[in-house]
Amino acid sequence: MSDFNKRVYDLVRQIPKGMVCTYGHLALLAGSPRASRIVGAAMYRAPGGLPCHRVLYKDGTLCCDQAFGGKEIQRQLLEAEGVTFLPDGRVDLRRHLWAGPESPRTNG
DNA sequence: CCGTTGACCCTTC
DNA sequence: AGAAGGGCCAACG
Repeated sequence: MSDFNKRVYDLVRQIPKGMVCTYGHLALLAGSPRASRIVGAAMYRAPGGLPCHRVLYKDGTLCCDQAFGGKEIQRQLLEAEGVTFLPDGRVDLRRHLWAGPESPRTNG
């Protein structure tokens, strides 16, 4: 397990319930804003317990069909957490896009 | 070390 | 609006 991969998992695990994130953003937070693919690969290799279902495309679209056994599955998982979907079948990143760990150093 | 692959993303027609 | 191709970066053999 490489540091980059570890960072990705660590970030995904920090995603609060009811929120979602994108591959590109995770890659950015992990250190490589262009290694979005690496993040995806990491998700595929993600161990059990990792909320990889909270990771989506930049548009908010869900991942391939093979993931989670079907896009419907991932969608249900998100809905179960309180995530809302648009009439286009996309997630409302405007309300659920996780910006990151947000350094709580602002003294409150 | 080199070549191949990939749960991404952007650009082009 | 839909489909096709390339670039980028890291992991694996």
